[in-house]
Amino acid sequence: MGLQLTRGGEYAVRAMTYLARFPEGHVASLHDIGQAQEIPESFLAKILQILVHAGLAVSQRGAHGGFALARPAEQITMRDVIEAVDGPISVNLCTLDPEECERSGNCEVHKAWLRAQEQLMDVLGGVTLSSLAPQPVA
Amino acid sequence: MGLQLTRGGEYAVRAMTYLARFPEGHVASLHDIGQAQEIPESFLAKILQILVHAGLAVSQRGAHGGFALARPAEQITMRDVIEAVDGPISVNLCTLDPEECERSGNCEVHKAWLRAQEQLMDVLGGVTLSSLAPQPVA
DNA sequence: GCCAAAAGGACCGTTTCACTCCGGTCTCGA
DNA sequence: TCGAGACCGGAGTGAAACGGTCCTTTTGGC
Repeated sequence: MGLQLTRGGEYAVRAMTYLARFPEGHVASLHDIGQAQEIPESFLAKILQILVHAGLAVSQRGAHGGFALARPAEQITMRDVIEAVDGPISVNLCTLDPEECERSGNCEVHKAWLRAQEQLMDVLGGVTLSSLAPQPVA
Repeated sequence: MGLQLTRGGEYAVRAMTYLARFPEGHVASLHDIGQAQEIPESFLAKILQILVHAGLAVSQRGAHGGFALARPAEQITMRDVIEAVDGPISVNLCTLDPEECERSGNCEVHKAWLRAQEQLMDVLGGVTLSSLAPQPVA
């Protein structure tokens, strides 16, 4: 089934949304996040690594360590998170690799792909983590 | 890389767009389509089967047989073609399987997925094969 | 009856997905 | 200082999907 985001992407959004519920700077452990969001912890560990490397989350090592958002929740979008984990959003190869589409002349199709892709990116880029986490929790 | 359509889906759109260039009822052989659109013929055969079964194309067997659109090109959209080949468009599991999302309470996320998905379907559902094949060929 | 062409199914190598595991490193607190 | 708790990071893995190929059978026109 094409056109679907990976489990990793979905988990990343859930995890980040969870972090957005806390006051800024609060860290939550891998274990807590995994429990709360029902995500396999060993897999979640991997995803959080990616988010940290992408600069969307920060980590605190050692006892009482954990993860937190790297910036305020209003400044992180679903698109940011998904692209970090699943790579750039491109509905078709030819919208990613510029030289892929040139040969086959009928690139009305290409334009259609681009439009679809931009719509998708706009929607996802317009949704911030803060809009996803309604009631903050102490 | 998530959120990307399969090769099969891309080929299907190209093949159908090619068929849309001909006057209604004209049949083109597998070989012709494959050559014109640079699609591996043995793979294309499989895809055309699917399109025929889905009622989007019709086939003519025997000598001088081939494939044609099942209805006028104005009445077939990219969405039709993609869904036939790649399955229903669902950006996330939880937008397809109704019982997947109920448990994890924070389903603001779910709404966001739905919006993204609808945008995508609208764009693809609004593009007909006739709009993709500018100059018809005799 | 012959040949061109679709129908349909078996098969197959590679890649990706969705995880798991484990040794290492860091840090706090007792 | 020492150890428990937590992240770091990379290797490994089973299953499934992807992207095809190949071969036999059936159909239909000439």
